[in-house]
Amino acid sequence: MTDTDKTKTRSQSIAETLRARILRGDYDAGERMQEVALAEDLGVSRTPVREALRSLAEDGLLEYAANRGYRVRGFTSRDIQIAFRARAAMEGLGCRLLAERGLSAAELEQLVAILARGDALLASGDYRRDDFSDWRRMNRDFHIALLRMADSSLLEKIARDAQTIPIVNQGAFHWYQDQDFHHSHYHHHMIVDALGAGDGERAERWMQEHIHQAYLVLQRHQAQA
Amino acid sequence: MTDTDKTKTRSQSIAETLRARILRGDYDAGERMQEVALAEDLGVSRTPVREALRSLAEDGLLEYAANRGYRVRGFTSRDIQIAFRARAAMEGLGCRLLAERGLSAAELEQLVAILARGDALLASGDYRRDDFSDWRRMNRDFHIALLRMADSSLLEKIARDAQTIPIVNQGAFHWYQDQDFHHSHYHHHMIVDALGAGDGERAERWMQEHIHQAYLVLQRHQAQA
DNA sequence: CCATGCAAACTTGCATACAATCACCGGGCT
DNA sequence: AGCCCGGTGATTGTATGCAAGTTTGCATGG
Repeated sequence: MTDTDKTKTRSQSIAETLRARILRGDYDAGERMQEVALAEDLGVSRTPVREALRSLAEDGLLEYAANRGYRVRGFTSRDIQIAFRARAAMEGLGCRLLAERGLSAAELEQLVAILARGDALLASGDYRRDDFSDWRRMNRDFHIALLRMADSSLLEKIARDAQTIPIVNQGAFHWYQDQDFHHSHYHHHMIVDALGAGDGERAERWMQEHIHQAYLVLQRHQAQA
Repeated sequence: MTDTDKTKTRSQSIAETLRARILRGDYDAGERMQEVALAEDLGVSRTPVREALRSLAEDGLLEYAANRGYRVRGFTSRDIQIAFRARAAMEGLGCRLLAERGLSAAELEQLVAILARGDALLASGDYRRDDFSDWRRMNRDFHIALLRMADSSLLEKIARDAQTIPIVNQGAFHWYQDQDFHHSHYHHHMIVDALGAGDGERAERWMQEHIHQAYLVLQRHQAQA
């Protein structure tokens, strides 16, 4: 291991490494994750690998059977549908709670700044650059900022759980058409608008719709394929 | 360890034991959970204890800091409120999905049987017996049956997460008044009715209301105290 | 040819030893 | 006195060996 550690333990580093690999699709669904092989691959002993595997299983990325070890989970289209709906419900709830308690000027400003980043990307057309990496970052920052502001570890955890499925997580921007990007960012604007007005119901509705549309894009693509 | 095992590993047994203890309130919030002490207490080595602690932390019951170990988490009233709302959203979503796909006759029958158990407990007044244990069991069976039928590991996991907070989990039946029990079971009936009719929106609404009312009871109690 | 039983190889589960890190405390310096 | 510093005990992190369970493959008998 080339030591990417900071103050983390090896268990944690390994868990991150493996999580990234799985979400990136490096392993096939159902493939066994064996302790010794991974330990050798990563250059550590079995102990931290074991602990990492346990974490990932707890996250729902791996399946576990006593004395039989871990396998990478596969996901059905129904799993994906439910994950999107769960995520919509949770992030929607987060927006509602946030609007109910009201945002500080600084918080609103932070969100507006992210909106501006999105506006700029759309205006310049740069959102397509580099595998959508700028757009992806902007989008992630937006959703994470909201979750952070909601300030509930439970909500954050649940929203994260709902993203343990690769596609639900990354946002399949490859399938997006130009207008999808514009619509998506329009939703962001509406959400911030509702939050600024303290309208919880509207903020929730827009967030739910926002995430639902991401699901629709995915569906559209799969219908074509 | 007095061997409550079946085919489970010690790690799993220990995790269950500790989870039960924490939910029962055997440990104070913020109390340290030290590996050696627990290992001696349970009569095993540190290894399975470590693994159990990691699981519980992943569940949100414990807080973890690298090289500093685990502490039992404390919950604010806001945490509790959010947990109830999250649970309402998730179990509500489960009901909606269930209604959308439709229930088999056998499934409906299973639910009706649970309803009958509740009816009998209410009619006889036995629901108060033995610290509400029969009622508690009936209630748990109802909610678990629905979640199981929704057949989504994600949903089940999330609903479970939303119950890692003691009060949200057990149902604080101590504070229930007679009419609260009747109302609660009335909700169960309405939910099954909507499910039978395939009305997802109504099933979702009743489930959300059902869980919200449990929260209201809790609030009422805390206002008095 | 297929089914069954058994044994060897392999994998995971747990215990123990050792290393790394942290928290606490007392002494010396400013 | 207050603060920095290093030592020391306690606690967690990791490595490794062995036990227990599972899988695989082959031999045997139907």
